[in-house]
Amino acid sequence: MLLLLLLAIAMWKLGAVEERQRGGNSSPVLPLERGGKQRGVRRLAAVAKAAKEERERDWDMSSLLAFQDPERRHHAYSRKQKSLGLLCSNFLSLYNRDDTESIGLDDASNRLGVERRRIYDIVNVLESVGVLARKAKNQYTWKGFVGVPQVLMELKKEASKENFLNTYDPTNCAKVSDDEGDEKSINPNIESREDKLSSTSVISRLSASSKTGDNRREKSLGLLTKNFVKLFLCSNLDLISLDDAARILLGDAHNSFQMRTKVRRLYDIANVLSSMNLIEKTHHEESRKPAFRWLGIKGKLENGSAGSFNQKECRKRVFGTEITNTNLKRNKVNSLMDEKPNRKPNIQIQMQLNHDNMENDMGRNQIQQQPKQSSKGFVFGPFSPVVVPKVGDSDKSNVRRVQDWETLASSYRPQYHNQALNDLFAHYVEAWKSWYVEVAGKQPLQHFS
DNA sequence: GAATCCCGCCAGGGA
DNA sequence: TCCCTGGCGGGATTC
Repeated sequence: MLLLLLLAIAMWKLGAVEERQRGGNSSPVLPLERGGKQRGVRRLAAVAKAAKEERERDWDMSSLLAFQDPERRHHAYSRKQKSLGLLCSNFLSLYNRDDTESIGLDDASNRLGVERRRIYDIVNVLESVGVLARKAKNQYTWKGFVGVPQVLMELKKEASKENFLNTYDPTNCAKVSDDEGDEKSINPNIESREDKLSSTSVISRLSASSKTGDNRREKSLGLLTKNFVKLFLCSNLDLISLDDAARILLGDAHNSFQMRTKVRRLYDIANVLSSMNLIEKTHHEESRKPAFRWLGIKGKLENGSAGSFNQKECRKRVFGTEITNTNLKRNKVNSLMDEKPNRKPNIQIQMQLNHDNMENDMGRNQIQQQPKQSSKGFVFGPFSPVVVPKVGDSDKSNVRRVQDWETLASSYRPQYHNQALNDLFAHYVEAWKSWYVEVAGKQPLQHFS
């Protein structure tokens, strides 16, 4: 089974490698227009789309999974394949290395196969936590994760200076907002919820500067990210839901439209922060409502031990297997990867940001490095809540899955244009056949060529 | 049906 | 005028 999985992954990678070898020449450059203007961004998107379609014709895990599930055979698209978190993970994998100095947005969008707009979202969040710094138009300086603790410390100090941790006063609950003109009281309907937050006492002024600046800037994703992070840093709350965060940051729960927009942005931010492993998505124990928890390696080791890191690492997608975000469903990946527990953990970001002793933690913050890894490597993810496979998952389903794999292996053979890749694939096939005969004790599959 | 969040329109602003 | 930037919300997808 493991070998089969490796085989599938190898084939998946081969498809991506070959695609890159084919290069952009074969990809049509479509002159898309908007407002009468031809946009390079659209061209890039078109190129990425064309490349994606070509790859999907050849081979990818989506088609593999679709094959497993007849209902999905003609429904391979999954929005999760294109999530901002996944894209951010790829972005970090791409640039999180020693020799990265500056990052061009065009280069990033090109290499990641996404339109520039998406890159803006990511760099804005990364810049807010100190991973990047803007150098010039279209250019960012890579600072890496070593600067993150310092930035977080500054955010915490800044929040303290701004009286971010004021004791909650229902009669004077100025919002934490980064919007202007909305300084109304917190909705009484959510007061009980805010009471829960009273230990955080976040209902205060977040930033004087955020109220005086230009409106557009005040609503920027970068500032919202900082405020969102401050919520975690300055509260004792274990979990914060995006609704709560939006209410606090917006301060006007009556305006459902603003709430909706704010929550949308918070989803974007949370996805990026999740992929950096700064927060993780989970649920309130009582309400089962989705919420986010601030992470630190210490907490993770205490909770899930190193095993959880391995598990997480197993779910981490390897960058370079593709140029776009077309990928398999994350949940499916998880379940598949869970069966392959021995991958070595990547380097982990050691930032325990316990709210009470953050300064001490900052002093201790170090980057643990593992051999065979990039010196700046970190574990990114998770991209979704940890899915714990049910103990005693029926053997029946396992058998069926194996049968599906076998059916797939015997009936599907991707064709690679590159002869070397074809040969390499043949090598994997031979390995599989060998294992199949020797280990599984079965007759060779007839359809294998 | 609610939650999630991708996608791209379009306005602001700088070169 | 062009192009970079990014706020914003429709609506598709997932839960």
